[in-house]
Amino acid sequence: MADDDEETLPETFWAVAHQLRHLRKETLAPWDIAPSQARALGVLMRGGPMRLNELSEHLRIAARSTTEVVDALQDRGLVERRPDPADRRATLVAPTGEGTRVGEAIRASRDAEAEAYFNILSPEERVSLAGILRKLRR
Amino acid sequence: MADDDEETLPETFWAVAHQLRHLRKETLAPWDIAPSQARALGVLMRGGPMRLNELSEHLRIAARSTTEVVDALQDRGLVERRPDPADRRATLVAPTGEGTRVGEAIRASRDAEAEAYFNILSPEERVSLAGILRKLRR
DNA sequence: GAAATATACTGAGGTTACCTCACTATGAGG
DNA sequence: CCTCATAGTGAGGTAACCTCAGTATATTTC
Repeated sequence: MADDDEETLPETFWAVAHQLRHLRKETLAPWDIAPSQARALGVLMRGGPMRLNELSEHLRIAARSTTEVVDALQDRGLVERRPDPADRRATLVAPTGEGTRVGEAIRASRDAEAEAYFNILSPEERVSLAGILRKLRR
Repeated sequence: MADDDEETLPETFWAVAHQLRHLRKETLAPWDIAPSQARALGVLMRGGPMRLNELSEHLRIAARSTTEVVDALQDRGLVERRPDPADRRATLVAPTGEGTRVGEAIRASRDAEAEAYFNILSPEERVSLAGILRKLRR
């Protein structure tokens, strides 16, 4: 594999993303929860109960896709749907007690995961990386 | 709710990766070629003709998945399979003339894409990012 | 205050990029 | 030869997305 040094920036980026994806999948194994679901749960824990559409925006995916993620989380008893008193078209999605507990456990484990993965970087590099990514992200 | 600034490093990373994925998809639109196929073609252009298994390793995916990608590229006439003279079990995969032309056009366009996307960073930041990513990638 | 228009969610159905498992053909070592 | 490993592929599956059309409700406009 003597081709690794000719990689473009996006390619290297992609390779790292790929690794990170695998890692996350492993990290989530104990809870038998898909990455997309864990991500949604995380957003709900930070943002509190919100409408499905709002959740979609945070996740940056189509509303229809959010429906599916929420379905799965609901089947597992981690979130619940309830009517939005302010708009009868809308559905509020909120973590259940169990959801909150699982969400917190996942967050802890995810922090450990990040620690493990990024700790081959020096503290300065980490700060630098975080800053650069945030800039790219806009 | 102040949500975006509480992101963990992997989360920000993921957000950027997501953007990059969309961007790449758009960049590839003129050739009507899937990202996975473009990626494989890129490897073949850098590494020259190689066995399917070898290609799998470069792409870091299962051999069976590589079969599919190669099938698709072959259907489009961008690569060809030929027997490996050294081992009759093996198949060599090589870009066709057309494949080479398309591959080069894609590379050019991809470079432009990267330029556009990463040029909100200062040159130092870019160098720094590249270095950090390469370190993470191992 | 009815009609037109917009918005919130979901059913149906599709795509991409992966995966595992089992099979065939071939190669390599004893 | 016989066994065991390796190269590729058929069959079938999954996760995480998508669009398009439809229903229910809200909002605007005349």
